[in-house]
Amino acid sequence: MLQVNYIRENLDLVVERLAVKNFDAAEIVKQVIELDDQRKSTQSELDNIKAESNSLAKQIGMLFKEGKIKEANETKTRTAELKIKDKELKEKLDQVKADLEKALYEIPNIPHASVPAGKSDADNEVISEEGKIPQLSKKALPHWELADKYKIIDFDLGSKVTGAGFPFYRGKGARIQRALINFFLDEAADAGYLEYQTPLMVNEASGYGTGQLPDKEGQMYHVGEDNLYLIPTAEIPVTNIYRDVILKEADFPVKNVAYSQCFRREAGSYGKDVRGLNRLHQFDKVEIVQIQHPDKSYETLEEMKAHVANLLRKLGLPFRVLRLCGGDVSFTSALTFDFEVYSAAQERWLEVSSVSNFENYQANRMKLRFKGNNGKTQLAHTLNGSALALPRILAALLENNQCEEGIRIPKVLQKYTGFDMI
RNA sequence: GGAGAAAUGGCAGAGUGGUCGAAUGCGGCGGUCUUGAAAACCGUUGAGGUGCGAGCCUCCGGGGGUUCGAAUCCCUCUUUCUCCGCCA
Repeated sequence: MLQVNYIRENLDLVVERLAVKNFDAAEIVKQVIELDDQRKSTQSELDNIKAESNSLAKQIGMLFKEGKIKEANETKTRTAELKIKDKELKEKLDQVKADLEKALYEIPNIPHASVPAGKSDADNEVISEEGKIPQLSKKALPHWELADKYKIIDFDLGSKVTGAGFPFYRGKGARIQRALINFFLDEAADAGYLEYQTPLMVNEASGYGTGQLPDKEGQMYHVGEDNLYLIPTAEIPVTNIYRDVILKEADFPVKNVAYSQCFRREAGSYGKDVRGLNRLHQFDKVEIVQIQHPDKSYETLEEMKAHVANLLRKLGLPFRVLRLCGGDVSFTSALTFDFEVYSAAQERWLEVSSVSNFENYQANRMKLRFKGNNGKTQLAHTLNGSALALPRILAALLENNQCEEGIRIPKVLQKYTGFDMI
């Protein structure tokens, strides 16, 4: 969430910038400042009451020691009054704080200056495109038919055992999944990322820490009995490692990577978007996360972008990079680049990675700070990106690499698959 | 799942009702000494709110309670450890 003092000092700028995200902040920003003023005044009133109580308590202690029982008891009547006020003020303060927090949770992150205005994904800005789009024969099949033809992914079986969006991978299909995961993890390790295996369920505090809660509550699977959420991305456990942590400046950059299965309810999706591997409820993803000094986070964003581009290059997939417009950039992100690969049989671009800088928005929620060389404690910046999400990569590989003899496996994957053709 | 014990500053560890935000040791930082380093010695060293500042206030796992006063007593939750049971 945004820092109240930042909002206070940059009122007009905040409203103006949030308009790029099509968010009218004028009212809520006023509300935040009013609530914060109330918080301050209530707090200081309470502090005064407490100061008086504390000093009276000390006096009473002294009086008892000196055997002045009568005076001590007289003083006690005054503290009784203070206790009542103390309780009232405490309740008021708790309420004001809760209201303030709730209001802050409703304000999205401020978009970076380079984020273009726009309403939807149609307004995203294509900033680069590379790789050759393959010319397939007329007999070319979409990946769900290839999956069936070679018996490598069974969607019907998934529907039977669990439900739509939970496919079974089989034989070479399962093997290529494992190959992709290992390839992505090895590439990340070579780039200096520390590998984690994390819990696939997280508690409420972690959900709030990275901002999925309360914003995307309905998109996560929730295990009611234990109040845990299935992770929609490894970003949550990996970033929350640093919740309530104060790093040293020398710790930067923190570079972590995790493979995990991801679970998304995808409520409201339909049609051709969800066909085959295009959108699943459970999928595999390798996620890179960095925590960086505020002065260097945009350099880091470029570095992460380059890492993702390199993966796609090595896999031989044609891809393009988009700078998300204000209407499409996520609630918590300041700047996001999406990577899309071209899936030749479907003749469409598929999003396979999203690389974002959250600046201190997540850090403020989870109190992720660092002690600077100047001795001051301040908020760090968090970044993350998919490197990469598997299903659409697999879809594009299957479609783009199909030929008479079968499906060609990219050279870089062969040492992991142990075969060069499906 | 059952029984018991515990949770204190970066770490270890004292404190069981009153000048305790907290002894002591280690670690960190600064200094003295040294050609340099080590050792030794001296000093310093948690987070947050508020205020121009002096200061005031909060935090001893979380929440609630008792009391004039709680790290210390009570309740509750969470976590850890030991024993029993079950188990990949």
